[in-house]
Amino acid sequence: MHKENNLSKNQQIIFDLINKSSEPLKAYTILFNVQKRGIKAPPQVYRALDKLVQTGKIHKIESKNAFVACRNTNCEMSKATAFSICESCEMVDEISDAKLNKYLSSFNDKKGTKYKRFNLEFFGLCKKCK
Amino acid sequence: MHKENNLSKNQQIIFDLINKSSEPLKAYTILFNVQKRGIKAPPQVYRALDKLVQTGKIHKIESKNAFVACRNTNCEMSKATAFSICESCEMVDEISDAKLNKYLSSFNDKKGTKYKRFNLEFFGLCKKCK
DNA sequence: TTACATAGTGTTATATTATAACAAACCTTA
DNA sequence: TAAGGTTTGTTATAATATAACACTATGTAA
Repeated sequence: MHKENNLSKNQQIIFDLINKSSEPLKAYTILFNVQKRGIKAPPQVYRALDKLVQTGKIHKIESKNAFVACRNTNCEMSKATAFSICESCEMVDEISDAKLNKYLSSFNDKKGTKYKRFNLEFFGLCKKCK
Repeated sequence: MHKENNLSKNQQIIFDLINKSSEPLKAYTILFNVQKRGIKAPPQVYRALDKLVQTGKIHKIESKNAFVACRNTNCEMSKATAFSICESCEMVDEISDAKLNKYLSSFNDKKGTKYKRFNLEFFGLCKKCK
């Protein structure tokens, strides 16, 4: 029996927290929130986050140094990510748009280079803030 | 006579450094390199960087926390930025592709939201590293 | 010219984000 | 059981970024 894609204890604790959050969580916010569950130090958090990002369970919002759960069944390896970010309320939504995804995944630059991975962040005002 | 788009002393020093660099520079690398020119403390660097980013003279590579000079005469306000990033040698190139730019600038998500700004980062291997 | 507003500067201290390094525990599979 | 990988716990510290305050320079408008 080989290893399932199951999460380890710390990974599960941290994934659960991020997954039930409606907004991106920062590493030290996570740390604070899981201390009651025995996770006491930054490396424990960052290690779990790294692993969750690698496996595509969560994504890092680079412009905010914060993490959201993946809402897209297709992006298992975080190869193609796109987000909309509200500049007013800080809300973040993962964009799941097949056409956009296809367009960018097959994008070649002028030198003909293809890429393995991309991350796209859109900024504007969300419906509520408009 | 109204104000030109000229840079202040610190802004100019820091822009010159970034502009002549072939690779993205980090804030503390910049600080180290401009100390001989009288810029001694982080806030001086970050303030100049903020202003240069706002005016589109430089861009921040979010995934690297590093800064590059704008190579694109069109993106004066940093509203539409795209980069190719080599995962091996860390080289960064600004992508200037009118079609891509147009496609993303006019992108609407499923809720019909338009965005003011985007930042796109492609990852892969550059020509040298392939 | 003076006076006001705005932007920029210099400085100290501190907040926030992230990793190094090492030892121990825990699974898996041979 | 032994070997190898991954996860954990821990302390310390590195790297990135901002708060706050006093002061200076510059542009604009009366």
